[in-house]
Amino acid sequence: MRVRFAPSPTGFLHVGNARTAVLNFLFKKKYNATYILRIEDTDMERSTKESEESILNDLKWLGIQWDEGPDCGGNYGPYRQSERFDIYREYTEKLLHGGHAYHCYCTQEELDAQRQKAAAANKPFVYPGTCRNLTLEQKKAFESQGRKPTVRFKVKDGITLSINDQIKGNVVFNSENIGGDFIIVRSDGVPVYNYIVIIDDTLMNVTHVIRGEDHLPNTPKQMLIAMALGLPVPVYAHMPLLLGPDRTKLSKRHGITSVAVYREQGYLPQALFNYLALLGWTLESGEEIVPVEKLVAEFELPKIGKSSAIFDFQKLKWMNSVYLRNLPFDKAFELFYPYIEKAYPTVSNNEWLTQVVDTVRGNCEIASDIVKEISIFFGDTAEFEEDAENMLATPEGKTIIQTAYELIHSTINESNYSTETLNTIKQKTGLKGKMLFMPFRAMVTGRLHGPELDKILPLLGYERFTKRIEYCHQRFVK
RNA sequence: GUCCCCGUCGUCUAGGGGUCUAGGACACCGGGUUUUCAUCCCGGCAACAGGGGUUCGAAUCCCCUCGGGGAUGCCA
Repeated sequence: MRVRFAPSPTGFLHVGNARTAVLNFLFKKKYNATYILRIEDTDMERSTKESEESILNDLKWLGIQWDEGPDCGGNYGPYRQSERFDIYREYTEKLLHGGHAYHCYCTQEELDAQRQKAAAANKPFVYPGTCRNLTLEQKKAFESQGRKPTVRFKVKDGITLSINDQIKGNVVFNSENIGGDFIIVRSDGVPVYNYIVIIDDTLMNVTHVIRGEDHLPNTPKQMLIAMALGLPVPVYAHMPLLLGPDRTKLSKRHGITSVAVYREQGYLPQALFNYLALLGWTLESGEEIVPVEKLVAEFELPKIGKSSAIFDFQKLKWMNSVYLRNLPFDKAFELFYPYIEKAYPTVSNNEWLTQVVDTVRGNCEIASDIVKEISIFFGDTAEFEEDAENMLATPEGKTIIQTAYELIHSTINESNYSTETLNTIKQKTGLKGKMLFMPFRAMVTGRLHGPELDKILPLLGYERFTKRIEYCHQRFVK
């Protein structure tokens, strides 16, 4: 069996496409299929080499390995459509000679006008077949005007196209509803996606096409071409689309859609993979955090639900936090360090930092969170969050600040501050539990949330400790 | 407009005629553990889009309505 993932290099890898890549990968693993990576770069204006590279990188980062592709070759290459034009030209000739296609001299302006007219009349636009039976003289006349023809595929009426979709079930189209003869080669000679996918899929011996549902309405066109060319049609599986919280197609305004950005923010590839893989179905056990092998073991195309799914950024984050917490310390540290280095260029990678990261890592959902979590250890005065300020302005808050202030000017010193302060304040004020710890935490870190105070204090150091108390005394008590 | 797909808690889903007073997970709320945060544990909230059939019985099958999405490109 052979599957393929066929991105067009017109931007970063989108999570929706990443999901397609992931499910294809699950399929490959499950059935020991060959995974083909094909670059669909026939949109010459928008395709870039950089996009191609970043897409390949993101796929590798996600843990997806392919067997044939532009970077590693294979027996069915080339794997970029832009390098296969000679092949397509042959087929176009065949179609032209067989009477399945013809040159069309209609201009974009003429077609646009017809489309608008149809829209104004609330009617579907169907290409009327204007150039279907042009005489040689007529063609010459157009060409002498400087018109460059497109190639159109002839769509006969009354053909029933039935797709036995592995996810959607049996889907039936009628050739009348396709919109008439459609363009397969542009006037500049570059063939169009809907035409060459089917050629490449059959030439590359793809047995299962697993792709987004947005391609479902295009499938009958592709089948028509296959029929005209006498090519076999692969098995199809059209996956439901990913939507934003407002139920429209997932886009940037909903949140992060680019895999590269998830990587930059410190998501783990395993977590993204896991989340994407399970969007649309579940294991029998209902488990959510699942290693790839287990996913593969239970994966089956028909198990995927038919309805589109809303991308839940929150759940992804939760999933990532689980993966992050389960990481052994050295792996986690490796992951955190670049963020620390960038935010605090002067900090040195020493035992102190190791301990700081260790105490704080449990509060991180994604790796880049480390910057904020760690920030409580830097600076002579803490940066106060609003709820922490409010806490310190309460009577209990002031009492604790006042008491701490008195202590650092009397019995508390460098050698005993981290072990004695809290208990001494407790004795002196009678405050305990939340009423003791929360204001104290706010005073020392500027936050209401954070790691255990017992661990924070020795790592913070006596000097900063006292400076922060002095500051709070100044600001909230005086 | 036309064609196609879809419709179970806010979200992802389990469910394929009786075992469904509809199960799990995220989120949210409450409680417990932690002298404090987070974790963890326990509990709670919350859904079969609506209407007709078929049937002894319908979340499950059929039809209609409504709602959502996609396509309708010399984009992919």
